[in-house]
Amino acid sequence: MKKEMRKKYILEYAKKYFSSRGYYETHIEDIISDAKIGKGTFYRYFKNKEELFISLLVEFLNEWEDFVFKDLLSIPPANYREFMHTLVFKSLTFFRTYEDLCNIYLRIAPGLSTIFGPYINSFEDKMLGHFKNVIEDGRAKGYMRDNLDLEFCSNVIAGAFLRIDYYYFVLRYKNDTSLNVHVLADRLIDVLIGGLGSAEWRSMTSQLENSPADPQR
Amino acid sequence: MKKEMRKKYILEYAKKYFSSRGYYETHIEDIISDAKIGKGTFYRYFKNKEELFISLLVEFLNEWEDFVFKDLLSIPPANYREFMHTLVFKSLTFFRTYEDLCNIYLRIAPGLSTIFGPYINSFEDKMLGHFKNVIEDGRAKGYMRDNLDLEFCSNVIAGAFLRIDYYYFVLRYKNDTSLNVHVLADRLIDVLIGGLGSAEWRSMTSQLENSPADPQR
Amino acid sequence: MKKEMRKKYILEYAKKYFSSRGYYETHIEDIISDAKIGKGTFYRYFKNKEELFISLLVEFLNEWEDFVFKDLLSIPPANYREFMHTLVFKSLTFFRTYEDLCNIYLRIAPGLSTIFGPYINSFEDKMLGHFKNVIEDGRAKGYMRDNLDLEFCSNVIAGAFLRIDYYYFVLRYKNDTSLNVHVLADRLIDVLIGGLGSAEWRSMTSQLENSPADPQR
Amino acid sequence: MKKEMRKKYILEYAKKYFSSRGYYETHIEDIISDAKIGKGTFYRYFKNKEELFISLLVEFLNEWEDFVFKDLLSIPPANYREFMHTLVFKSLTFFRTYEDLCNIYLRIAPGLSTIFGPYINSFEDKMLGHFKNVIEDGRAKGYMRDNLDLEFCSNVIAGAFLRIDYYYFVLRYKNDTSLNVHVLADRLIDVLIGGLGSAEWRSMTSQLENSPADPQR
DNA sequence: TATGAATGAGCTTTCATTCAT
DNA sequence: AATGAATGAAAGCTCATTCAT
Repeated sequence: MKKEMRKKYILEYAKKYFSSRGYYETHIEDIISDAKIGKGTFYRYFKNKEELFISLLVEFLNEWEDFVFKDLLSIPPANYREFMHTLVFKSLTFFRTYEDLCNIYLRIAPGLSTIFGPYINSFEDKMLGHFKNVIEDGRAKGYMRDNLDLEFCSNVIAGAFLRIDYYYFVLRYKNDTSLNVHVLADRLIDVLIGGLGSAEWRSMTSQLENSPADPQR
Repeated sequence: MKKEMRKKYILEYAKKYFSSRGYYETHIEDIISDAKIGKGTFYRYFKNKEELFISLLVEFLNEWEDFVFKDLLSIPPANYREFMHTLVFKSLTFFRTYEDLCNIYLRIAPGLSTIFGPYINSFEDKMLGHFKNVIEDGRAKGYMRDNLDLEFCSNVIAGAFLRIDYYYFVLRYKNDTSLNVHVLADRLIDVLIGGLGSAEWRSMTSQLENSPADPQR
Repeated sequence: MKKEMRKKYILEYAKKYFSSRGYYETHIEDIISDAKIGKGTFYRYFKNKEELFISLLVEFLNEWEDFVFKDLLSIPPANYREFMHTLVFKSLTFFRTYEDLCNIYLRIAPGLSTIFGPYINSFEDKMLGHFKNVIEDGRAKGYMRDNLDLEFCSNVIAGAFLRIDYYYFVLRYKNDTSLNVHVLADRLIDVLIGGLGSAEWRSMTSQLENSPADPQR
Repeated sequence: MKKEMRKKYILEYAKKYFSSRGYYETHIEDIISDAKIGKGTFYRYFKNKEELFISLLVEFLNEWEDFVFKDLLSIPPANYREFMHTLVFKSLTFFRTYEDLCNIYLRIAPGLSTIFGPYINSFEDKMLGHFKNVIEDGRAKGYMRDNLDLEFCSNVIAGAFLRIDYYYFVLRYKNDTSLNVHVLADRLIDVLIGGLGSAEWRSMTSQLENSPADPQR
């Protein structure tokens, strides 16, 4: 259907501009001129600039859940370690793959809270919810320390994730093409196990401690 | 000196608006009408809106280094644990005390990278530099695992810190007045020791694991 | 084409205002309110006030060369006297016909040299160039004294022209509707022949001296 | 008297700025900062910017009459030729000596007619009046053709004068330091005699025609 | 008397949105 | 359905002038 294609087109260019320039420095003019459509046409697809931006926030949300959790939850990994690895790896890959969308969500949108606050909160809640489930699940299986505050820990995980994303994929990525997502994933798991894992699990993986930080996969 | 007072006044209101509304949704008109000064007066103190915003970024930078590191570096704590606790506690207290300034720096400014990028980067570099020093110092003294990548770990610390700040002081603070910074600090240290600490140090503090997560201080 | 019409419309009102009020005392507001268009519409047609003004300077330049020299050079008059008369008559008629444009060029623009200098200079050069050609041509044909400095004389001609224009069409015209351009042209030629003409040519026209200064045409 | 000195100072700097930048591009700030006085002080000496500008127009008028006509009228030259030469020479010297003042009067003020019109007109009238007198006097003594319109001729003289001034002293002067005012004066007289002088006078000076245009003085 | 901080009317310009074609 | 010309509210900023010190 041609109409849908056109909308996708608009979203594509909007993404590019919002990500690189921010909300207010992106003008409808920029987008429609790249998308080669008229100004009036744009307003047939989106009520206004806000709605366009919100579409991208929603897209981010959907893509994220899809990419990171869809398979992970429907086809559960063999064991918790595998689960953790998949989660971490998929998350980092997502950040790298959907660079613009993540940029918009993580860097651009938070500064616009008055209008877009609800959408940010929605992602926050979902993300933390998923992390809480992961921790609870891990706890039930004895992999996670049970003396830790659930909300606090899910925030630590979120912080680590988002920061790694921001640093390696937003700020530095362009300068360091040697970056290997697997390496980052392993490092992150290593630290998370140390920080949140039970003594039992830690000991199971303690050989890591004296081996190179970036083990072969 | 009265002149300085007036400038402070403007900065105070600007802080409030930028923090709550963002850069573009804050209008000079808002600030001067709250500060009860004329439009021309504002422009006696600041060349333009950009310079006003930069003033706040610089203020953040200075206050942050002052608040968190000045005493910490000139009057070194008795031991490494004490040092870590002071660092974590001061950082969290800073976020709570300079709420608006932090908001501007962490939420508002990153979405405006074109113009303000250099200031953001400057903070990034300083913050990571400090964390790297902390890790290296801890490593030299045997408290920190030495198989971890320095840059990576400093980012994990930064992420955890900033996230905790964002979650507890920006998003949720208003709803949860019972929040105790000491409690958060202890939880954070606990996790950091687990994630980054050496086996030796972890065992020294392992009793924590089976005690309540929020120990009395 | 309607678009061109609209632009002409704006230029028409701009001309009126710039001519009567000067550059800084003419406000975009004045023009658009007379032209009954929106503020944004104005800026669709002109980048800014400066560009609008420059458009008028360019219009003056083009119209002037067209009006005074186009036919004069492509259809050369039968003899030098005829040529001189046509030149003088056309020039004075131009000043009278394009009153506002001339006003802008001769009275308004010179006081704004910083920005518009190049356009003024361009006209200066062209005008003097044409006058120089006229003098050289006249010299070659024996009508002009050959002991006179070319640059100096072209400036005398320019001065006389521009002054007559300024005085009769800008300052006094409104009070003296009886003004006849032919009369002025004849007077001017008379003086120019006397001042710049060769003895030979002067004697040819010496009968003028004892006849009424304003001969019937 | 110190007060008068101060006023002179202000006028001096105002002259410099108005002449080089025009009325609207000259700011009170510029002047007082150069004159090293406070803003309030300025307004003790001049009611407002307009009055300051008018002061300069008046100064021009006074200086001009003084410089060019005072001696000329009170100590009449021996003969008419001498008189003409003195008039032309003094006028050109005046333009060169009072460069800024002339610039203001001839280039800046005319574009501001709404406000300053009366002052411009006043100079116009005086200048033309003087030239008319010169012509009438010359006519009475048989030096001037009597078939010429007085008003027209005085304007031709004015035009030639002002143009020569504008061209040689405003536009080109800086590039041509070899300019000799005597040379210009002689050339101008030569042309004026030719254009306006009686046959009798012309023949008296006809030897000039075949001699170099710039005779030794 | 001299100052310069304070003022605000008023300017140019932008850009999301509308609507006639 | 698609267009892009037209719109005008609203922004940032300037600078002549005032007035408390």
